[in-house]
Amino acid sequence: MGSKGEALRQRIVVAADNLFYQQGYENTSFSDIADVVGISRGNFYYHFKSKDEILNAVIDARIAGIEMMLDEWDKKLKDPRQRLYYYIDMPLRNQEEIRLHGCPTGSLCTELAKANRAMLDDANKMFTVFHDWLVVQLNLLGINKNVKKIAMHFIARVQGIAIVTNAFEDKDFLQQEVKQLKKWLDDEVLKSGHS
Amino acid sequence: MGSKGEALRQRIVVAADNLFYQQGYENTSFSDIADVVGISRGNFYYHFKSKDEILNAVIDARIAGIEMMLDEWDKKLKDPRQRLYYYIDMPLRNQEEIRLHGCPTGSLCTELAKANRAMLDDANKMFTVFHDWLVVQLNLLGINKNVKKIAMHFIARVQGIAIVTNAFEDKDFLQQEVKQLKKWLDDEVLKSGHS
DNA sequence: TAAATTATAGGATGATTGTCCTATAATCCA
DNA sequence: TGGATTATAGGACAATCATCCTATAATTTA
Repeated sequence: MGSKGEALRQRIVVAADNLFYQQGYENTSFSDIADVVGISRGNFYYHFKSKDEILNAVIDARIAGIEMMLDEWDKKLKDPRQRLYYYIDMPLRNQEEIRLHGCPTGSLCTELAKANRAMLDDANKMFTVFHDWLVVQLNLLGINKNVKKIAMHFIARVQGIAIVTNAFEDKDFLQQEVKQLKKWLDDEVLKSGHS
Repeated sequence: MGSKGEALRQRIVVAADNLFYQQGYENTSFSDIADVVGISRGNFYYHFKSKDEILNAVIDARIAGIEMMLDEWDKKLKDPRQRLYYYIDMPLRNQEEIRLHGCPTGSLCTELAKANRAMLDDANKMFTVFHDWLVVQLNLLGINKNVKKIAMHFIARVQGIAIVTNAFEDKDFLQQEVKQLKKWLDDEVLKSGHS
């Protein structure tokens, strides 16, 4: 099968991914993407027949990216507590992007809930990947009660940080909240601690 | 000055407000608004010369609405703790809207950060109104240390709840998180309690 | 090499966008 | 009552949008 076409398809998805993150989905046109990739609109349409189709490809790519990232975390960090710290530090590592564009997952879901509700169920799977991974780490930490709720709470906390950081373009708030969230995790571990 | 024109202007702002909340700002056209109000695009343009102008009017109306709402809360509830509970319960009272469209303030800021960054500083003032009110209530509660940070934390928590509720269309999560946030407030009061 | 398939370009299309213009209708003021 | 202002309608405008079509170019396959 076409290896050259496949490579270009990949480049289109990456460009669309970035543009959707930076400008929003509705606010990004086929021409915008084609311009960034450096191809014609006609060629673009050969690879993606509709805007829904490229949105789907972007979501799939993001989900695959998150899964790969978490696999790497698991390999790099053996201690579940360290892994959760690393998760909490994620907004810190991406400070500047979050200040400018918010959380890629949260902002896309927020937009799709308004502009393309049919795809919301695909988009929120990005959250689910994180959620399921969090559940595993919490279990490894010896926390067995309400693990799903705690994992969801985790996600919501990070989302809140991202929104406020983005709205006020305030990285100081982000830094301080990340510290606080780590303390909250420590407390949570203590509360459920038996060992 | 034109009282009839002023009344229509008001109706336009209300319609635009709702549409921006339900469909997003970028995804709402002049025609959409004109259709809802039942006027022609030409007439619409007589009252608002540009899309930025109506966005500005919507933001101003929202800020005024929030200020009025908080004034009523202050009149209705004399105890600052009760007021803060009432703030926390706000997503609960608007469950269905948040499930469908998220938080009006948060989702607008998220969108404008991508699509119309120049207006982000106007939009985040909606948060500031809540923030300043929260600071007052916390002070009344006898909390004087890091009040601004706590108020901002408050806002971020509610935002996180709204995002996840909206992304998963899950009101159960909202209800459980609201309970938890009240507990957190109680703890915060206890920690700073002197009286 | 020749035929078939895949990939790319670029223009055409009709719908929609924000914006603007002009012609009336309604209202107000003197 | 009559002129001036305010309000409303409806169409014109160029730009942009997602989509589609056709003509080649590149590549693969037989």
